[in-house]
Amino acid sequence: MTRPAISDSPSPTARSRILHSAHDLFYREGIRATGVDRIIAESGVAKLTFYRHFPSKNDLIVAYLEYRHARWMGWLADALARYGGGSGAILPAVEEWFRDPHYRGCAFINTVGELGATLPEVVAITRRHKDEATQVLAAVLPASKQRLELAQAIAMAIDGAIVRAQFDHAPDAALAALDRIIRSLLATKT
Amino acid sequence: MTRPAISDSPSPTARSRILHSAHDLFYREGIRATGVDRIIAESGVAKLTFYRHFPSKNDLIVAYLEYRHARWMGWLADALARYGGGSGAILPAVEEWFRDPHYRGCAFINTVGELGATLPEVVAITRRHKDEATQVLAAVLPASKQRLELAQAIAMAIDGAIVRAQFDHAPDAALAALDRIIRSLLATKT
DNA sequence: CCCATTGTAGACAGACCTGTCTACTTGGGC
DNA sequence: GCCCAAGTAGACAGGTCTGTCTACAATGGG
Repeated sequence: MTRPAISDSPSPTARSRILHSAHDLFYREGIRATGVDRIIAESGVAKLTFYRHFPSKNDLIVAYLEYRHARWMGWLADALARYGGGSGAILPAVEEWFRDPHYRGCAFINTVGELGATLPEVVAITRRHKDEATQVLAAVLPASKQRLELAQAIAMAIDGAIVRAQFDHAPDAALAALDRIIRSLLATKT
Repeated sequence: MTRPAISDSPSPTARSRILHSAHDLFYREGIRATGVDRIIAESGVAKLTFYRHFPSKNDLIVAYLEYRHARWMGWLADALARYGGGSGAILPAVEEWFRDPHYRGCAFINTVGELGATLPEVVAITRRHKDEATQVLAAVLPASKQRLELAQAIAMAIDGAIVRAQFDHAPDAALAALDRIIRSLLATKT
């Protein structure tokens, strides 16, 4: 994120309150469905304050994605470590995410789908996000010449699972298919 | 779709012109970004005519997805046949789609991501769409007890490739990863 | 001590959104 | 010949959106 993590608890700064509400609403309801007035009300901030920090809604959208990126990457690293840190940690980590009651897919995929090329930064940030996630995944795979390609395939399969888990009743089918793909990839000698 | 396919060429009925414009705009720009006024102007129809056919925008969204489903499934069956009809037809068919200059991802994934649970029919239609696509894919796989599970995994990997191809500059990386996954799955004895 | 920074409350402009309504035209079946 | 279904053009209502602006309060560093 943009701020030093200190001084976050007692009275969070206006900017962080705005960002927090924006994250909540943008992720839950979508970008265009969420008006800035709503974010302003939810974060208990004045309109002028809002526009001082984020001169336009687009600036807030970009900040939202950067905030999300930092939070999510932190979660991923933590979850992979908690589940043992090897390639076997991937599936339980993903499952933990999918079973979160607030789960509504990948913020980046959703935003690209909604805004498309309207806001080019969105595409750039998304690409960067997926690249970094792929590298974190690569780090838990057994070392080999093909490690990066393998991680790319696994990351892409996870993207598939992400969207499936978003419209299926339960994430089980997506998780089973993902498990099959990962096992198969790791077992295949190329 | 809803109408007999006859009487489509000379002067397309108002309904089909609306649906055509809606498909164009919804897919290209997104649902909420597209006002009905714009669809009405583009399809050269009167406002009252529009609202006679689609009493609310939500009705049009549902009709759009059904229209898209019929068109896309037709294309898929055709493309798989054109590329030989076996499991080797999957990758070139997907590539053909990704390289379409108007490609902007999966209409269903994008719509679910944008509208979420706001319009429950969207989720139901999407699930149906993916199920039917999976079955068409299963039909080109070698017969085996595991055929359906295999098709589910491949369909999910394709979903991953769909979103990757949506924000990458070129679809090549997504296609390479998809190729790797499909080969690996088909080679693995379970 | 003073003034820049950051904050609050809320009215307002102007655009755009969905959906309704009036008034008129046209063409095919009974 | 007549009438109804389906079409056209476009004004209008009521709501929501982004972004601007006025007026005022607290606070801390030079």
